[in-house]
Amino acid sequence: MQKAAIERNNETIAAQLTPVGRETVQDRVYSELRRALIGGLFEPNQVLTIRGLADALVTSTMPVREALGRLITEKALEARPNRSVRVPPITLERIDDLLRARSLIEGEAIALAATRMNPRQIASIEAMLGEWDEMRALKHKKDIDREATLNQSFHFEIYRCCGSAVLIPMIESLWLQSGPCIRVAIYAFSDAGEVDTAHYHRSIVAALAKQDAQAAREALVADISRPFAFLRDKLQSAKD
Amino acid sequence: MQKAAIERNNETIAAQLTPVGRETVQDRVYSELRRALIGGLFEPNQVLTIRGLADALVTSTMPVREALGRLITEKALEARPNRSVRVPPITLERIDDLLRARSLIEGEAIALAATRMNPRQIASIEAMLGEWDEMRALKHKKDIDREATLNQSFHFEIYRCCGSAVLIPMIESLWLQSGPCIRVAIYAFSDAGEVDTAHYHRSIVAALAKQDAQAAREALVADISRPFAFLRDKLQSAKD
DNA sequence: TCAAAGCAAGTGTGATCACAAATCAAAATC
DNA sequence: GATTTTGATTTGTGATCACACTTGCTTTGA
Repeated sequence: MQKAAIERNNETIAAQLTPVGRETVQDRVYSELRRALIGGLFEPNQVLTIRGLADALVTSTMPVREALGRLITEKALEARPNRSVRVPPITLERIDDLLRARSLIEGEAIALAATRMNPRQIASIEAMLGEWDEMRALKHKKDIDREATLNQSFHFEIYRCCGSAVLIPMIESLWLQSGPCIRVAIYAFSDAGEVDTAHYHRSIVAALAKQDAQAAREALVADISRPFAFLRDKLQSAKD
Repeated sequence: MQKAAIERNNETIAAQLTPVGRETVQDRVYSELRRALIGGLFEPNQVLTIRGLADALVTSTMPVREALGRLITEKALEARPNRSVRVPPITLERIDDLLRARSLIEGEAIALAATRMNPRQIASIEAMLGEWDEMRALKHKKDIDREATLNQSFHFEIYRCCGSAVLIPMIESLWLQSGPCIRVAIYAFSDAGEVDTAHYHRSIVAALAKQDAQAAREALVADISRPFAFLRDKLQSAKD
């Protein structure tokens, strides 16, 4: 029988090749806009136009309008009555609202993860801690983008261990919504002097290593509260 | 000065007219699909085609594809690698996952609402209780759709009082995801004999009236757990 | 001089078309 | 007779066009 032989041959070929996938243009546009939003590349209140983004991304309007629609349903962008779309503005209420939701859901996710992470996964997280120190060592040039990316990887690496296919997309949605706010806070941070993010991350890792769900939750809440509290004070004083 | 007079005239005209709004076709399609999904009109695993829905809704493919895209990002629908879209299948893990997320977030929402509802709002909720009894009185024809709608109104009337613009969309997303599952359970309920939903709702209202956040949370979790637990048993036994 | 009307450029929405990929059934091959 | 191949139909994706609405500026009229 040749059948089994052919099958085997195909499998060996498949093992050699890296899947190229079949990502649509729309998906790429969507991912790119997500990245920009989480990274805070767009400012609150900034209005986005379909044709403008299409030009910037070198595609037609079709994939962009679809991506924008998706981001609007996630509340990452806001559809105004004029039918224009903008990055949602920052308000005090919104900041508190986002922080509460993030504490609740990300707290639950990390509590679940604490009881489920295996030593290998913990080691992986710990390694990221080292990477952080390394970056900090050569801090002649503080690279905010790299910091943000590393921070994101650290958190989601943990969340992925919670084993919930429902919670994780909600957390992504929350990051998407708080991205523009956070970036504002981070910039303010840099000006106001360094704050040791690594310290907070270390206490998170310590709690996870001990499988202490409650401690992990508290350490996480402390970590994510920081930029929000900072931003809150900044807005509060700006109002006076 | 005529200006004030004209202004006044315009205002009286405005008071007489009901705003016609400017809802797009896309929005209508999206709402309709949402309604169908939450109401469980689509079965798990059912595949949906753009052209098929466009024909059914008597529009072109354009608004439908945009609405489908939005529902996919909310995880209300699932994009398969074939690029076809289907209603997500029910699995044991997914049921537990959805129930946990709903308990967490809706529980938080009702706890917030408990401390914020004013007597007028409580009275409004209580009135819905009466409506429920009324429906139950003439139960010669059990109207599952009406029951589902009333149940939805009851819950969201409460959640709206939580004062969080972030939590409510997340809850809507969760209802969207659990809609197809729930409907399956509700049908099974009807066959397995009536369960007194009104009883659960009454204890929720009682807790809210006392502004007892913890009791409200527990009563709510008991309420939403019921169909999930039922469905869980059903799936579990079907597996054997 | 200033507010209101008019005009032009820009923008979102929906329809239609072209194309590639998937699906399914019939036909051909072993 | 079972499996593969082929071909027709269906389906999603992206591009383009037409239309309506918004916006900002100019022009007009008091």
